[in-house]
Amino acid sequence: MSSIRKVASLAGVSVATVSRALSSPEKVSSKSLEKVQVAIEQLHYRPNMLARNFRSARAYSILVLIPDISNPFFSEVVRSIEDHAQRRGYGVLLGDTQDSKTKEQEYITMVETRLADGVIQLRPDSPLPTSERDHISCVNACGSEDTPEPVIRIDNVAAAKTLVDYLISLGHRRIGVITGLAKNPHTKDRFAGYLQSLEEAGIEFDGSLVAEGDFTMWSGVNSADHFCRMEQRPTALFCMNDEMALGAMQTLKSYNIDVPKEMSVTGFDDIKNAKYYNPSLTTIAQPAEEIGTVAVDTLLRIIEGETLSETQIVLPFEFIVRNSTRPIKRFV
Amino acid sequence: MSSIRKVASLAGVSVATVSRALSSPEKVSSKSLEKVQVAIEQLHYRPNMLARNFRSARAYSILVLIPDISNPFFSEVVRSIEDHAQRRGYGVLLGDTQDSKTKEQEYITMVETRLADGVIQLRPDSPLPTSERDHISCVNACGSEDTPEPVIRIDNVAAAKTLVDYLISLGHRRIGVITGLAKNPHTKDRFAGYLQSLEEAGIEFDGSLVAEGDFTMWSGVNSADHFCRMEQRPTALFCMNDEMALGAMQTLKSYNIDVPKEMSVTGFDDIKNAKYYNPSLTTIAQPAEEIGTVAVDTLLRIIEGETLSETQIVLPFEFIVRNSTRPIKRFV
DNA sequence: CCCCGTAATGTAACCGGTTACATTAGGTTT
DNA sequence: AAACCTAATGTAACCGGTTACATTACGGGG
Repeated sequence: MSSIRKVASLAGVSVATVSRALSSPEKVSSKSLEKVQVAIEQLHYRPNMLARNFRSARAYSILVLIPDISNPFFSEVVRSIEDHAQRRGYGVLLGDTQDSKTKEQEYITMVETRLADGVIQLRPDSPLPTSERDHISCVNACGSEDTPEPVIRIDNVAAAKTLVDYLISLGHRRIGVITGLAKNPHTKDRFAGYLQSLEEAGIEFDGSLVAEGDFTMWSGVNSADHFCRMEQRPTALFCMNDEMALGAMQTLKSYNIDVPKEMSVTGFDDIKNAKYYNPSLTTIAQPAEEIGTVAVDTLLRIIEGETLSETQIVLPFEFIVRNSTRPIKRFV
Repeated sequence: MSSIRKVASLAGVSVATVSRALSSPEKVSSKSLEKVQVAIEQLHYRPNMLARNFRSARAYSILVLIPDISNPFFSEVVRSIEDHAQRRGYGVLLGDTQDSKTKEQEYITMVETRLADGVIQLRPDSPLPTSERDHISCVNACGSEDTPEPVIRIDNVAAAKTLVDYLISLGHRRIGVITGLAKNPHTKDRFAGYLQSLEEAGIEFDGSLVAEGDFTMWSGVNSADHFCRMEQRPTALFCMNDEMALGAMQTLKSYNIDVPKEMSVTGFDDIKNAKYYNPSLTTIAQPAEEIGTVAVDTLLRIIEGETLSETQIVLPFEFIVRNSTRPIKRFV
């Protein structure tokens, strides 16, 4: 294996010169630079980044904790994180946690032991025990208002309210909702938006119109069943993410309930394929790309030791009307 | 920052003893072990893995190259890889390449510079220039017969043939096919299976029944259009992955063509949600989980310097009949 | 031609583990 | 009690970069 010392001796310069030639060439005379280049070429030298990282006490990598990488929304955010981290000179270590706090803890040891410089958490909750908060650089992407770490997110309450407001504006008054797990902060926020909207419109809340899902397509399939069996079905369904909305639409189809003619359905996230389904999904678009880049930038600032002036970064969402929603069918 | 020397001095033993207490405790007397434990506890010591990795000239991480992480099949494989690598003491560095060879090259420098010990490539083609083949540990998961690296895969030709055989057994003779990109080895293999099946059944190949997609849902939506506009439509559609099959079904729906009554549709991969769609997809299940674990095991064997006796590991696929296929409607 | 300031280069310590090798402790055999 | 063996421990070199600091080279002004 060719080391920097071999390069130095072949080039007839010191190791310091070689090191500088690589990391700050402006400090090296063009003559030396030339010699070093040639030697590197000849030896096929590649610097050992393990040594560099060790010396500089930086792993140049960030750990991304994802509840479930096969969730399409998360995978879009991860893609953006990875892309941007790469650009900034950092690698991305993947940590699929299956929503388990225990697994999160295991991954956290990677940053305790210096294998990663910081963490981006995608579950809307802190991965760190309070004792660790000060030592470990962490940001929460797609988190909620209550996460103790700096968070990059949208206003989930407002977004949910926007959707439900729209459904109400179409004349719907019995609006079913398929939630995520009750304890999930996103569920709480989006549910709050739902309630706000109903209240403003003077519609009484009806507990039978709530079904708990878990953000998977299967849970959408399943929860929709509840609504289909009802005597008096809702005329619209607010699903707390796109996957569940798609699942729900499959169930409606099996009951021969036409979307949007007989029931409107809305999603949340605007996953990549939401527009290709038939009917295409009315939904809230989260800026997945931007969430990823901002999360990386923010984390790196923390890693650099900067103290942030603002720890809640709220990005704008977009309300996208497609074909899964329609004014209520009037009984003439 | 507490180092191993601090621990040693607090515990009243040498650094070697501390090091051994951590990595091979059986070599240390229980008395020393005890003292070391206490000292570690007191100092909140965490070994610096950058130092360990540097010294042992191992990054204990593997690089996974993925053409597109938001492809559900890939994300399942990656999940399995990550999970298993973790179990074996390795981290996973993510490399989303957007199908670009240039980006692949960039990532490969991570293993040249020792940031990763090896590569798992998910694009069915080599990421390495021939000059690098010998230096870099690499396996190809979901590759094809022609990849120069050891490959973990299914028999794509046979799998495709199984599907088309089945369609033919249902009476279909005009079977459209939505392919992946023409240059993709999977496309070639699955197309070969399609042709074999037709030939065996004595059905003449009809070039107008082929539409080229690119494995995205959108391309399925798009390609299906071609078939819907035909004078004499095919009665079945063989799509080279599930995403395109789902896309195609959306288009068929917009043409009011019922699946499976008027047209049968098959996918490939058996992505997680394939069973929840309505109709649920008849498809080939690739053993994503096993592909991941075997890929990791194989790569680690290569990294350990073992020479493999068999470089083509062909795993069994499963043929799954669901509701998107049905015997052809006879003209009575 | 000398002096001096800046640019370029070199020397060697350092990062925090691991581990080869030397040394010591402790127990058993004769 | 001496001789001997094994287990446990300690010492210090080593991995391959980076960088503080010392030294040298070079060019312009006097």
